[in-house]
Amino acid sequence: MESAATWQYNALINELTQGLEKTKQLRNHLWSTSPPEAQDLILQKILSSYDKALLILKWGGSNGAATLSTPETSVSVHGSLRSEDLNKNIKDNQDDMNASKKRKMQHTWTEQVKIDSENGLEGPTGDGFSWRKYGQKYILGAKYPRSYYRCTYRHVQNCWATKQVQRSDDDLTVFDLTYKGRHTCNLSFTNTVPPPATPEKQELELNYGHRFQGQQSQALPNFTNSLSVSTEDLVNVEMPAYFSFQSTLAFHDEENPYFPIPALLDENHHQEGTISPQLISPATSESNYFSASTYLRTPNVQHSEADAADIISAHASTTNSPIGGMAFLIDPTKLDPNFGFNMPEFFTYSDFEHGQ
DNA sequence: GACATTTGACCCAA
DNA sequence: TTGGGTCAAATGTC
Repeated sequence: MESAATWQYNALINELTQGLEKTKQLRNHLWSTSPPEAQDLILQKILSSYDKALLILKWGGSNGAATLSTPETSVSVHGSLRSEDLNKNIKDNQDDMNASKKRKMQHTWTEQVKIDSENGLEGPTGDGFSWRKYGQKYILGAKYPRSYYRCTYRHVQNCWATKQVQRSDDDLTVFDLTYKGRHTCNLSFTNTVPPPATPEKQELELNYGHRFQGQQSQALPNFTNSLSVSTEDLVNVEMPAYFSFQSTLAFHDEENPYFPIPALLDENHHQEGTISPQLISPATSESNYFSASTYLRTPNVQHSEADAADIISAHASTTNSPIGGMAFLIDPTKLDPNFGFNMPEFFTYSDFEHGQ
């Protein structure tokens, strides 16, 4: 077997090569009359390739002990992102630590999402969790305020996951989402109890001037019924699914299922014309989501700045809301057997902040 | 009344 | 001292 370092190098070359090839393809498309959808798909591949390449570099660069397992052995990755495991261990050993220190040591990652300004309803990620806004602040050097969200069930289930939403200064349709901590809440709770108003719902109201009354609670069951995936070896789930085209990184850690561990997916997971569960759903058994992150073309942004920031938070937390994303039927047989569902957090990888 | 967001104040690490 | 993150009172919505 090749060494991890060798494989990382090869994977890096591969991803960069793919990015280059797809860029060329896109160029050709732009010169032709290719349908926008095809161009979007290529864009997604380009972005995912660079995402993966960067990830590889970061692992290799910031963590010399990173040991990406090879695709031949498994798509899951062991030994990487040890900072998170370290955090976990520390946390486990110091449960009496004060909250601020706990938060400081929480694992953190970010993702970038791009909104569709025309129909914000099909915005980026649905992370499957319910968030409550607890603050907003203008950050030095940033044009737009940063919004702070915590898990709605912080007090009920002692879930300390938080999320920050920061609009990009450069691209009005791009937002940086920073997730901190992992969800410890049991989403079955959120599914059996009518969820509170989600940020997205409220924010969409702000932007579209109407309420989605009842849609969240009503649409979910239908959606859930339309897409039921049984992952028997892991857990049986009724799984509202959201897809993300933003990243092709799946996170799976067999030993620590509640810690997302990146795994590179092979080409079978993102072939053109097919929809692949490129992202591991979060969560607990009752709630597994694929992100509906959609890099949508377009950008005649017509929302106000504040509104747009809200939209993104909305999309970042399209809790139980199929509105927030595109629904696709999943063929369970096409799912990678190593595709973990019992992840507490589902996210689109863009960047890990650890070690940066 | 319950639960949401807003927003100024406060805490604390750098 | 500064700036990011969080708290909590005020306020809004259902």
